[in-house]
Amino acid sequence: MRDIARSSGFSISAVSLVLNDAPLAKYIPDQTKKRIQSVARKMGYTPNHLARALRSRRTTTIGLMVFDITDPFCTPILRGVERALYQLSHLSILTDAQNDRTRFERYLELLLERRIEGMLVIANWLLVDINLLAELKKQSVPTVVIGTQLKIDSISSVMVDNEAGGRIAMEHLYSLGHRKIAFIRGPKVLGDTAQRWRGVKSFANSVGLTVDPKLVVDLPNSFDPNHGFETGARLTDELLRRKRPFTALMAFDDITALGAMHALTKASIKIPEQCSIIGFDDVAPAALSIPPLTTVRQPLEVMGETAADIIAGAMNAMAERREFQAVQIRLLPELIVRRSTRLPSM
Amino acid sequence: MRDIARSSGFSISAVSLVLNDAPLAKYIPDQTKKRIQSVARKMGYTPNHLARALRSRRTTTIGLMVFDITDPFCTPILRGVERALYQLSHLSILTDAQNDRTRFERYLELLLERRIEGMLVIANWLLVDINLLAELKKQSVPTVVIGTQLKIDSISSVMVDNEAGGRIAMEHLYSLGHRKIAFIRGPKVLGDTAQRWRGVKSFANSVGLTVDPKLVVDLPNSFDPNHGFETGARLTDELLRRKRPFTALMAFDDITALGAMHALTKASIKIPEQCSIIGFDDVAPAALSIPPLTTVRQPLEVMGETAADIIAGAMNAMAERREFQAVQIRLLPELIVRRSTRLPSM
DNA sequence: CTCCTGTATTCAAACGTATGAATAGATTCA
DNA sequence: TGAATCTATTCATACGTTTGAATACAGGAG
Repeated sequence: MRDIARSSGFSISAVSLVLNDAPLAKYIPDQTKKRIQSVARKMGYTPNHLARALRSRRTTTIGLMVFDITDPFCTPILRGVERALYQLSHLSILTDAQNDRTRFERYLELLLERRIEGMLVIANWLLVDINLLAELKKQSVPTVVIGTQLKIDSISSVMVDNEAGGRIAMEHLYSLGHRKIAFIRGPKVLGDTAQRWRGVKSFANSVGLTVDPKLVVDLPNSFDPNHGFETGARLTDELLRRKRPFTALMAFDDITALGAMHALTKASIKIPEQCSIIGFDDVAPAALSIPPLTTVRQPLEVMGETAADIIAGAMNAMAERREFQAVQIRLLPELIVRRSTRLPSM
Repeated sequence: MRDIARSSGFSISAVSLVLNDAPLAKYIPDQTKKRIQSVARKMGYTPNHLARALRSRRTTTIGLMVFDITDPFCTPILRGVERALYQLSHLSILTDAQNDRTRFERYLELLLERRIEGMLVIANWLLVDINLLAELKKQSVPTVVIGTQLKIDSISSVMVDNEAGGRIAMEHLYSLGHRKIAFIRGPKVLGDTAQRWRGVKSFANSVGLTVDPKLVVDLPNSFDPNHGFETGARLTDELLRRKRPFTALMAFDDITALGAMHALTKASIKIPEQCSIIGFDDVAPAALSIPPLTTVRQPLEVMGETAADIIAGAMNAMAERREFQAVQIRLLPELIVRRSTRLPSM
């Protein structure tokens, strides 16, 4: 900027005013503006965001903490976030906690040093811990948690309406004619599990269907999301061993469902002819399985966009010293019917 | 820092020296150090990275440009990058070009404003364009391209040895006893395609096998990686229509292979009993298919780590005004045998 | 001919840190 | 005893911006 000033014959202030067209720039005649702009362009000027942020106390940067970048659940959310942020010319620093507390804390420290204006965390239940977010509150950087619910509601969150999801899945199977339905529920510690189950039960009650407890198994609390496939297969084996016939299986998530498909196929049970399967999430591999998996879609991309918009709003609020009210958003899931479900043959 | 200085009775300089334990800090007695550190801790001091970077001209930040965050090819690379960067306490700004030039350019601009010290781009052939990277050279920020090769070698790159990959895949099928092998090759514009094919041919020649041109189809140049599944299925249909029997199919990548599996299954051809299938990449969904897909694994995570290490080295070189020599790295792929390949039954 | 308002531009001080040079006392050495 | 070296600490400036306050000159109102 100094060079531009020197070379255009105006002061640094003038250059700054023009280049940002600040309010005061309205007094500067067009000719001067043109001159400064053209010199800037000619010299290949790239504003120094560091200096700008330091001075103006706005970094237009948000921290993006992911529990596991490798999880296909994350990426569509990231896509949504990027999309929303792009509009605002904000950038995000991606950190991958890899389901590890220490990493989470360390990254948080680094992000705070960089004076992020807002924080987005894509969490699973392993990572959700209000204590971890305490430092953020203390430094008053607004935070949105995506994909899970906190006990506390002083922190914003965006998630799917799990109860509705459970209901939709159940309704789909029921309306196809299934009455003997097996369930692989989620880990008990996870809030989502209870919510979805509530949806299932509420629909079952409404049509007078009772759920056979022998047809219900749970993912263990120690469940590692990376082993959903194996675990799903194992639990399905167990269900088969119980010798209670079922015509449909509802899994806690898509990967578990794929594991179940694997186990059933191995047991020479044809899908969907002999057993329908429905998953949850609509993660990418769900569409690629054979047969493609019927599932309850979480609007992941929209969730990401929504969260980013909330954060942007909160950031502006902070900058203008307004109060910002945390908000809890529940989005509706959508039934995606593919080929893994059909009428029961018996 | 000012507050710490005031409250501890020392100068800002002293505080700075102690907190960074700079060379000069060796003259400062332990007692003073303890005092300053404890005050800093008590006041909850978080260093301001913006100011630090502005002054020291080192941002310890790298730009990470991805062509499509949604592609399962990207995420293991990101994992590797994060892992390496974590060790160095460097952070990365993630940008998703979404296969769009305009976005790429805009993001590049934003990243340069933020004075990234290095740039990592995970590219596919759609995105690879030296012109896009010209600005980086001009501003002399070191760049590493992951997953594809540039014509120019003044820019570092890390990629898999495609020719070896083609050879390995071919060798696997041949050693199982397959002689009539169908191929879905990649798009012609893509360098990888030719390289892998060279591997295939070189192995075929070495064992005196000739490839039936009727059993070879190509992904179109307009190929959209997001439609690999459908395209793979469609091309397989076409192969079937040609009525040339084949006992194995080698696909350009895993998603295409899954599409092929889909088409074969639909045509009532059993995998692997009637037709073996092998993919390329070993992307996450490959392990989840039924049957799980045999494939040639790209060491994606290692590629990410390698690239990050290269960039870190280059960044240090720049900071110390040393010359940095661009480097081209080829990593060996690995055969992953799952259930989609076996001896031919005929 | 004042005084005011509007236009065009610059001054000067910050933002929070790092660091070469300076200061000053204590110790060592010839 | 004076000079040199070591130890402990501070001064002052720079990094590249933004912005409230100041300056300077016009033209119009009274």
